[in-house]
Amino acid sequence: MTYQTIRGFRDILPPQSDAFSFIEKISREIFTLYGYREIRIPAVEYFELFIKSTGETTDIVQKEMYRFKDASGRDLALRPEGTPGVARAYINNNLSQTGLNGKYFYIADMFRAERPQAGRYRQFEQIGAENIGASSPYSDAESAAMLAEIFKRLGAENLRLEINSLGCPSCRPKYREKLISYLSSQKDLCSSCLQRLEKNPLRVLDCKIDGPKLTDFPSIELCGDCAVHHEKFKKCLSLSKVDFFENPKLVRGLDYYQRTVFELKTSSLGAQDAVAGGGRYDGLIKDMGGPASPAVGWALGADRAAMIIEKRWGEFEKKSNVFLVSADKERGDYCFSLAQFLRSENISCDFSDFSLSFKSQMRSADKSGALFAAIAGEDEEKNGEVSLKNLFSKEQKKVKKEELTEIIKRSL
RNA sequence: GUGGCUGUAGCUCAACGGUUAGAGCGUCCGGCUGUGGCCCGGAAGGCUGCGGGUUCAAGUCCCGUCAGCCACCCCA
Repeated sequence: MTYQTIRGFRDILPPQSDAFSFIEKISREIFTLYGYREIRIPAVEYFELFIKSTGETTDIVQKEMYRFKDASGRDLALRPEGTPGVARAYINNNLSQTGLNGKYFYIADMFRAERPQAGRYRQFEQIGAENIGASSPYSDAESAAMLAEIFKRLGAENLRLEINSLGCPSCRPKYREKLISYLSSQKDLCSSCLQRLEKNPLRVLDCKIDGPKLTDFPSIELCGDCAVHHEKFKKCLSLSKVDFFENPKLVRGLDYYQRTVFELKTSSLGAQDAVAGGGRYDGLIKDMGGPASPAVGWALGADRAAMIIEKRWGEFEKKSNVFLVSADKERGDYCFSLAQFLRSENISCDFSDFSLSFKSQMRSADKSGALFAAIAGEDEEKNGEVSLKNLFSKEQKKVKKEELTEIIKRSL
């Protein structure tokens, strides 16, 4: 009897897992550079938390949640995104009172019960950053530039940062009305857009069927504050030397965004073209019962980021530096203790099976990609030595155990 | 959630409804008793995703189911 993995869930094996590690490592470095600290939040929260934050009418909440009742009947859910949990933690732990900035990053798996395809899984890793308490457009630019910097260091190409402003509670409602009347005058809207018309008319602009046809749609008239904010945001992106494209049709699928929104898109992932997305959510913390706190943040999909740099996966594999080979079956103990000695000296090493033939062990040494083969037979053991062979230059010489560490480290 | 395509060895794929399901690559062992890659020889590895049905006979046809992929949808 064997088992398949559950639909949408999968094993991540080398070298893909090495790519994930690399992405996480680069991200952590950049977060540190930008003054963000790590927050770890639960995978399970009350279902209601996500209604309040992500939004009752969003697809995420309406049809993609892993929702369940626990043994005591509590209505719970696996997190579908990170922002609600971070916002909840910010409020619960009174983080606004620490005197420190509210910059937090997380690296965590999210769960959404969507129909899977490549680049879209039911369990997927998001790397996210939230800056809570920050109201200035500098923070928007800092956040977006930090995102761009991560992908730049990953060596990702063919990416496009799209930005837009959705306005605020004082200018968005007017636009909404205007847009509804414009859309109502349009014929041939698809059935899902007819439904969106009421709930979220902005989303119609983003529709793949109707969107392209809507060329003369009214653009948003930002209020004075929003306009100033948006211009400053763009200026600071330019100061950061980050390329961007204004997309007046860019809308985000979560309810909490205001003003700045942005998305990082790729041309190499088919329909799953969004590798990261985020924006400003000034009202969320207060709506959730916390202190009025402006905020800006984003999340990137580690899986999609990994796919974009798939050509480089081989580079991330970690190989041992030394491969131990016993010249005969009696040398197992000696070789094994040498391996443990090298490891205690912080030199990575590996071996196959000291009872196998010499040839077989050498083949394994070759395949391991190690720089050195450390070969020991009767002579070497007698003299406390090992024959160190550089597998690339083929140079070989006997060295004393005491000199081994230095000689190897010099070559790395 | 809707529609479509696809599941055969570790991987990429063959096999008209008809013997014992094959190949290349990879893996392992050996040729070389202490020197890897190349070469040569050999071996292991399959309940053809799973379950039913049709048939004298099913990897092949039908149904169901599970899984993957593509588009929709959605988003990271």
